[in-house]
Amino acid sequence: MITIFIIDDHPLVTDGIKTMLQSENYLQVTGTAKTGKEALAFLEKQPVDVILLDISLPDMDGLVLCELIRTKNKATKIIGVTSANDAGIITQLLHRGGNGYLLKNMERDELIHAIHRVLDGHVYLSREANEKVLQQYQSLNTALNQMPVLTRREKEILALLSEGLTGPQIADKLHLSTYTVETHRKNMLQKFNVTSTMLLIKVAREYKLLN
Amino acid sequence: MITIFIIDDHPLVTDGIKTMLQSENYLQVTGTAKTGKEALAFLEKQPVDVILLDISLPDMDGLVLCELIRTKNKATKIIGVTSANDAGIITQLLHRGGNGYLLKNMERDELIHAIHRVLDGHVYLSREANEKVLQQYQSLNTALNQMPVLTRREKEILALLSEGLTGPQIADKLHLSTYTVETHRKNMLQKFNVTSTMLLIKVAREYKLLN
DNA sequence: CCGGCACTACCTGCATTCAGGTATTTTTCC
DNA sequence: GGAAAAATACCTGAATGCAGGTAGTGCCGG
Repeated sequence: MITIFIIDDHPLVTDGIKTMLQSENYLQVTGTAKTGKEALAFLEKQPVDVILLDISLPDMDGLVLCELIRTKNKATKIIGVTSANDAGIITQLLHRGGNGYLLKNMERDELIHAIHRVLDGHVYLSREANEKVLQQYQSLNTALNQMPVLTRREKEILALLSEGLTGPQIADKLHLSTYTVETHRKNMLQKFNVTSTMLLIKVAREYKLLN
Repeated sequence: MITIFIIDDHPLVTDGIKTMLQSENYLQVTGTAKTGKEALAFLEKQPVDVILLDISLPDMDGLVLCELIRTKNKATKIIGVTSANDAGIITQLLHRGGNGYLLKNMERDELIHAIHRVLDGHVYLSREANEKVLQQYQSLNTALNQMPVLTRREKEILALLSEGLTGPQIADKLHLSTYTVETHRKNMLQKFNVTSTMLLIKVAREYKLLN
């Protein structure tokens, strides 16, 4: 028995996936959620084997949600499902702990095959997605390989900086010393090899670490 | 008995709609199509009461298809179904003979309600679509009304600031005094009513004055 | 021909950021 | 339990940015 959880704000899609999975009686959809919040609440109590995650959700970025789920539950396999076929999203998803990527125009067989693949420890990308990735991989991989790894705190501060808050304002908001905030900022400047916050935000945006 | 035809290249969506309609036994899905060509071929032989039409199709523009179907069959009601809520699409759809517009995040009840409404000769627009359209128009208007007017030089400096250049660097590049650059920057801060270059860039981006 | 606008330039004082550190505590992971 | 990573905090000096001015030049349109 394989338990499956569906996160999508479209009842249509949820119903469609359920219908597709009905044919295999060892696949059981134990729950669904329309928002990231709902999903986290459910998974807290009742873990599942595979999560089908729509990247575009109303209340939070699906990529962020993927990361959150991954930190909480290391065993669960996460398959991203979107209608867009964007190489950027795919690579990001994988970097944030995703195990697979499907397009919403998938057939029933592909969905079931993907579930088996990720449970076997493989990464499954839809054929179309795969092509896109390979196509753009050469140009992207240099950048992605060099992409600095930011800590939780650093990401938090980066986001606030991008909102236009100053060092002292951030320190106040997070109840930290300005020195601490400056240290984090300084470390990020080093990691990205830039000389100012403006450039930091700019390249972070290019690395798609920011909206 | 109401006959329904679904045009969508996503089996997921087709299945989902079918499932939603199963609850009402007087609603019968007599066929589906993944492409515009398929759809036209089917409808030629076997007209239906209501068509649920995905606007984004692989082989042709859904809006054009709507127009084609309308010319061939005046009695059929056409409801557009998309995931995007774009004002342009809605108005175009109606101009080309569409009778309704639904978002893919609809609930079962809304779908059934929409079918009844269009059969009664009304135009049905999903509440969310309506709201978002109005919302977009409003935000666009307010944005355009309050949008500061920047001079040529200011725009030039704004662009360089957004590239991450510092005041002195810009002064050097444009062969100006740093004082001059700072004056322009200062004037822009006033015009946008912000207190830092970071915020200046942020709101300028929101006003779509920057890439 | 003159008033308004854009562009240029300058000054002062204060705030913030940047570039170098060092150092302690807490968390995470094996 | 101990090492590594992360988070916290501090210091100094120099550079840059911000807020508040003032002021000259040139251009355009009523």
